[in-house]
Order: sequence, then C-alpha cells, then structure tokens
Amino acid sequence: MSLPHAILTALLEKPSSGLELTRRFDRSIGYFWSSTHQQIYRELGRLEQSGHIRALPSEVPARGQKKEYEVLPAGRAELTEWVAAREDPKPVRDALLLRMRAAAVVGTAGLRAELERHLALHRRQLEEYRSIEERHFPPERDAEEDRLRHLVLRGGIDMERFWIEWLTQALKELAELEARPAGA
Amino acid sequence: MSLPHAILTALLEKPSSGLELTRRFDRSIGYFWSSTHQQIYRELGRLEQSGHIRALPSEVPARGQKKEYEVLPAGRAELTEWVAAREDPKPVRDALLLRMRAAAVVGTAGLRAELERHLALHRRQLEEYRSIEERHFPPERDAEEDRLRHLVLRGGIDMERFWIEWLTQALKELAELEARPAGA
DNA sequence: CCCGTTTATGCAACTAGTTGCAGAAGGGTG
DNA sequence: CACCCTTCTGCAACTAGTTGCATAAACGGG
Repeated sequence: MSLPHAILTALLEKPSSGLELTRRFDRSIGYFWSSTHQQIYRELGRLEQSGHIRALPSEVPARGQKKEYEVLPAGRAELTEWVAAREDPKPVRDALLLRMRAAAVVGTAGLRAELERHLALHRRQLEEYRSIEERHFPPERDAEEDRLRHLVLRGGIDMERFWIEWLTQALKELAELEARPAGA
Repeated sequence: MSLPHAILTALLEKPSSGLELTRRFDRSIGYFWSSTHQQIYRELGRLEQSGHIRALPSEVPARGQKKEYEVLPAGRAELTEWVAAREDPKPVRDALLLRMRAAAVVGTAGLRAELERHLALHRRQLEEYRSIEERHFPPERDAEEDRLRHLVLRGGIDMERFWIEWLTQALKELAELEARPAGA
C-alpha cells in the first residue's frame, strides 16, 4: 500500500498533474517505486475522493485538460504517520535468483548470455545513479532533505553494486563449471 | 510469471503434495520467491491442466486427501527454456527507501525505531542464511547443483548484508540530524 | 465412540499492478 | 480549414497475489 504515499511525497515536493507525476516517477521516485500512468490516475482519483489531495481550481475543467493536484493537511498527516508506521520488509521475490536455482536442476544452457545482459543493465543503472549523485549532491549540500535523499540514492547505488558483484561471481562460477567435464 | 517455474523447480527436486510444497517454500525456494498455499494450489491445478505436471495415482482420490505431483517432460522442457529466456530485471519497489524519501519531506519523527526494527530483522535473516550455509555447503561439496545453489544462497546473504549496511548508515545519518539544531 | 486438533485441499472475494485502447484538446502545417 | 501529431486523461479487462473461510479426512484422547 505504498503508491498513494509515493504520490503524496511527490506532490508535496511539487504540485503536479497526472502526466507530470508520471514523468517524475520515471526519473526519480520511480527508481524505488515504479508505476504506470494509469495506476497514478486511478490513485489520484482515490486520494481526491478521500480528501487527501485536491485539484487546483481550473477555468476549463474537462477531459484532456491538465489538472493540477496539491496535498491537503489530511494528506500530509497521513504521510507523516506512514513514515513511522510498523511495516515489515516484504520477502524478497527475485526471478533471477530463482532461475539460477532452476538451472541447478535442469542445466545452465543459454544462461550465460542472460547473465551478461543483466550485468550490462545494472552497470548502466549504476552509471545513471552516479551521474545523478554528481549533479544533485555535491559535498557542500547538506540540508536535512538533501542528506536523506542522498542516503536513498546511495541505497540505490549500493543495490546496483550488489547485483554487479553477484552477477560477476555467477559468471565466474559458470565459466568454471563449463571448463570441467560433467561429473568431474 | 515465475511462480509456476518455482513450483516446477521444487517438484523436480522432489515430488510433493501441495502442503509439502508450501512448507518447503517457507524455508527454501520461498526465500527468493515467497508464496501462500492458496496460490500454490491454484497453480498446481493450472500446471496439471496444461500438462506440465501430473498427480501420482492414488487409491483414495478425495478432498482432504494428500495428492502428490510429479513433473512431466513438458514441464521440464518449459523450465529449461525459462532458464535461458530473456526477461528484464523488475524495477526496484521498496517501501523503506520510499519512506526515507517521504521523511525528507515531512520529517523523521518516529522513524528511528522502525529502522532499528528492520535492522534486527535483517540481522536475523542473515544468521539464518549463514546457518544454512554451514549445514548445507561445507567446502568439500562442489557438485554442479551444489555450487549453483550455494551461489544463490550467497546472493541472499549479500543482499542482507547490503541492508544491514544501509540501515546502519541511515541510523548514523539520523543521529547526526537529530544532534544539530534544525536548520543548522 | 464422540470430540477436538491437526493435516490437507480448496473456493470466493478482494487488492494491487499491467496492458491495451480510446477520446478530448491544442498546436503546427500544407 | 482540414489534417495529423502530441499531450493529457481515463476506462475496461486482465494477471498476480492476499485474506478469510469452508470442508474433509485422520489422529488421539477420555
């Protein structure tokens, strides 16, 4: 149940329309809570219904017309509460680890290429995070919000590093297994 | 679309009934692809329908009666194909990173306790993985399946280490922010 | 032998997220 | 102005996963 909170956070950072939110999700909040525009529109509707946000008054309220939303006090209160809420980490659900486990049973044929592809993707993501880090978090910026946002970004960076490391190990392991005759 | 593959893998490792599968998920495959018994039963039904697995013949085919499943050649083929399939990593979706980001906007009140709780949970999980490692993967075991399964487990271990590291940093950051007067 | 607990399977209803598509407004171009 | 492309909002239908509950057999006392 985090999408509404993701939206509230984004709207507090800056009031926006549905499409603007979608775009900002693609390059910021979406890095750790991705979402599609349809989900966002639906959730905006719900949040408006429940009095957490409201649409800024517009002259032309019609379909296809931009609608800006801002957070109401009830929305901010809800978010504040959520920050401190007790909520267990979700159990890991990762298809690649699962595939490796399957490979232990049915063999590793064709797996190397896929691992290399993932490795490249994670390297690219790491580069993207690093360039954001350089642009947004130079050493002199240390207002409270900056430090916390930087911390979140470092989480993303270290998670990519973890994958790069693991994939590298996995490829090495695969190479060794292929080098020795089956059953040796 | 990984649950059916998780089930196929588990059934290849050992033919089982629905409940047995559920239990094994709780302490093995479920570490990286968790699932409830209802989902497993439903999926077993589908896999049987589609000819990937079959129920072993039993004398008493009735409700409340144990039903063992085994994988058919079509199921093994499907799994083999999936191992090499092109499937992009799912974008990260993590509520705790999101909460930290929200905290940058609405403040960190009450967050420390929650971070400490998560830290303890991750430490416990790490300990569990390590004890599995000791029991199941002594240095002399290096058959192909063992090496790959060990690799998967090391993935789990390093992921827990990542969280422990990040949470430790986060708590340090929080302590520093609390130590200085707001706006300093 | 009746009764409560455990084992085992499963249905129904719900929530969250995804995919595909449609429709209205506005801007640019021949 | 007719056409098309982009922007923006949204519905409908689907898939995956969760929650709550029902049912049936088996087991173990008293």
